[in-house]
This record gives sequence, structure tokens and C-alpha cells, in this order.
Amino acid sequence: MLSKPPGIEDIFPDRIGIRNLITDTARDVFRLYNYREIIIPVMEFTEVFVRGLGTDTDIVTKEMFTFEDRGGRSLTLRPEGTASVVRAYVENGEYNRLATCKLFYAGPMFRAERPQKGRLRQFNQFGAELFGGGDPYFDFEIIAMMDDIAKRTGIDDYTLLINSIGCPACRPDFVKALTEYYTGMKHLLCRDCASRLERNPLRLLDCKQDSCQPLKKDSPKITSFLCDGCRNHHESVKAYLSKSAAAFTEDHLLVRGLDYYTRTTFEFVATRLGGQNAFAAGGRYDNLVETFGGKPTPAVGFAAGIERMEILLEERPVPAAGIDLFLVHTGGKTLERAVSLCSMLRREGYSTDLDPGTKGFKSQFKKADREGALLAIVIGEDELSAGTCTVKDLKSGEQTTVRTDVIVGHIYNKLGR
RNA sequence: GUGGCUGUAGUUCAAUGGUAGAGCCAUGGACUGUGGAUCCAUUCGUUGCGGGUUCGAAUCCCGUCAGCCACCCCA
Repeated sequence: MLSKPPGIEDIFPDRIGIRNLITDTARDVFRLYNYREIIIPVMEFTEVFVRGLGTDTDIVTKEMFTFEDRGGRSLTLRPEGTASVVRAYVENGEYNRLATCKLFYAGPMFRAERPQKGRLRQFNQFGAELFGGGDPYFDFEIIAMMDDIAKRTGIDDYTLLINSIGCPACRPDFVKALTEYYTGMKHLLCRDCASRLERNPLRLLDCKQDSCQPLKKDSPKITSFLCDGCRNHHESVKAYLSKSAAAFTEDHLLVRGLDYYTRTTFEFVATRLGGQNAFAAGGRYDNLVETFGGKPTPAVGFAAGIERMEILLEERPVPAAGIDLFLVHTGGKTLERAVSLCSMLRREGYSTDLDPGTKGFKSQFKKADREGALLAIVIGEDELSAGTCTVKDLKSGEQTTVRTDVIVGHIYNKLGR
């Protein structure tokens, strides 16, 4: 039997309800905040992600699905959305002339990682990007928007973490202090942290090894290294949040894996998710547009993992989507009558189904019930010759006989639509 | 990429190295034109795959593939 590749899912109808709940809610909230949808390609020239995410990031060095097209150019299935949105924004002369440009996207992303809970090779994200907004209000807006989406979908057990990682002017001082601090205790570091010290010292701060926890206590704090601009920005973002419904926790150990972030970073985390505890994250990236050849444009954005949100909503009841009508017949002429009636009722806007097989009433009613039909409409020999239908309300069990030529009006009265 | 655990019917799971079973689901019947509750019956397997040990392997060993969980890292 053929099977799907590892880390890639088939999503059957029983999961579509919750999936739509999440994406519909996100779309509603995006609209409330005046964000408009952009549909970005599922693949890009590899260079888009290399330049966008940073040459040394894990995603670029080992997690991309990359292949050559027939002309020998390197293409990559998108591992995230921001790089593509920035590329599209810079490439499009009309949108990048706007003072501010608010966009959102949704769709599948691809990363060649080992699958585990809340981590797939093909997974879905929605996210938003705001270009041309350097004011701390916009950081707040992006964060508050995701907070609204989480609350509206029914996710309640989560924590919003925020931090500032400074800018190219002040971060190097912090990284230098951090490197010096940890170099002094190199012999105490776990193996991963030893290599972090070389590759990406910021990541030392969120090591999960028990042995590394005590070392963090006296490590340099980013807050004492922020330049005036970054500090004021950070305070202002917090002030906005404090006046809003979004409760947050400041976490100076929060760093992000992608190179493009400046100043604000944030994460929505939930312990129920297990090892991969973030279901949404983002931050400010004031230099990325320039990196893509655009004019200097401050920007801020976020992305959310739809499958991770689904895990958090597992217990939430989603109303089962049933059909309106199921036609029951006895075969032959009654089936012909049922088929034409079925077409007519569908044209009238009622979701309607029937079983063309010549099975007994019992199995047809059983099927009607399993399909969640509200009404069963029986056309047997008696009804056919009398020009009537028997309409049974499957909830109450109540049954009435009506003339076929007024069936639509009868259904309308029963269903109220 | 690294590590741990697990692979048996559509599904959830049993079976001391000795004839592969049960619940649920599905289908049919009790109820010949009426669903959901109850009762009864029926179908379903190269025990993931390939080797090895053994008189004999679902069971033990090796390999492989897949799934789950964790690390790295990320949504």
C-alpha cells in the first residue's frame, strides 16, 4: 500500500470543523484590525530564505526542502511566510509606496525536521506583517491581534511572553558581555551550549538542560544593555499592553531563532503542547526590508501554528455538520421520483442526499441518521401514487404527509429557512 | 541529525515460545414501510517488512520501514 511521507498529514472531514473555526476566526480578527490577505507562493528561489532567515540559522542549514528546477536554479518549499511576504512587498512597486501596509497570509509551510507532537514537516500557519510602522503602537497592535485570535477561538490556558533583544547598535554589547560571562564557565556548559557559545550566544539563554539553569541566574541581562531608543520603545510597548486585555509576562531569556528580529520579540506558550510549547510567535524586524533591497522600512509581524492551536482546542466541542434532508425510497419509479426531487431540493438550497441502492427502509433511515439529516422524506409506492411525501422529523420522530407540490414550503416551515 | 518507546482486524487493545481473540465500528436480522436504545448473528488478519534462533515465533535476536515522544531547533 502506498503511504504518505513522514510528518505529512491527511486531514479528514472530522478535523475540518476545528480547522475552519481557527482560520475563520483569524480572518475575522484580521479584518477587524484592517489587515488584508496576500497569497504568497509555496516555493521561492532558495536565496529568498537564505537571505531572509540568515545563513547560519537551523532552518536554512538543515531544515529546508530544496531542489533544482529544470534550468538548474535552486528552489525551496517555504519554511515560513515572512521572507516571502517581504520579498513580495519589496518587489511590488504599488504596495511598498504606501505609508503603512498591513498584510496577512495563511497556508502550508515545509520543514525537513523529525516529526513530534506539534511538529510536522508540512504544517499550516497564518500570520500577519505590518510594513512602515516603527511606532511601538504597532508592536502592540500585532500582539493584541494574536491575543484576540487566541481568546476568540477559545484558547485560554496560555502565557504571553515578551522581551526586547535590542538593535544592531546595542545588541553586540550584550552579546559580548554574554560571551565573556559564559566563556568564564565553559567547563560547566552542556555540549549543546558549548556550541551555542560559538554559533549563537543568545541561545544560551533558553537552554533546557538542568545543569545550565543555575548559570543563567547571574548572567548579563539584556535590559541593562538596551540603548535609549530600544529601552523607550520597549517600555512603550509594555505600557500599551498594560492598558489592554492582553496579560503578558516579561521574559528576558526569550530569544528567537531567526536572525531578522530587532527590538520586540514575543511568544504565546502553552504547557499542554509538550516540548514544542509555542503556538504563536513573532517580533519586530526593522532591517529586513532593506536586506531584500527595499528602502529602509520598519516592520513587525507574527506567525501562528494552526496544528498547535488545534491541539489546544482538542476538547472544544465543534458542532457536527449534518445535512438537511435525506430521501428514502423503495427503488424503481420511487427512486426516479426521489432523484428528481433531490435535484430540485438542492437547487432550493437544501443539502440533500439519498442512497440509490434498493435497501430496506431501515438501512436508509439508519444512514439518514448517521449523516445527521434533520428531516427524512419518504417516497414509497403509496406516496408515489398519491402524489405526496411523508416527512419525518428525525429529532422528534414526528411524521406528516404533505403534497409533493408544496414540499418546499413545508420544509421551509420546519427548518425556518 | 541524536536518543527512548511502540508496531496484531477498519479502530482500540488481548493472547506463558505451543490452534491468533475481544470490545467498538461496519453489515444484516429481531421489527416484511421507519433511525438513535436493547438483543442476536456475520464479515475482517500474510501479527509492518526481511532475515535468524527453535521441533515450533505475534512472543526471543538482528536488520529495515513506519508511528509516537523527547533533544537540537522551531509555529
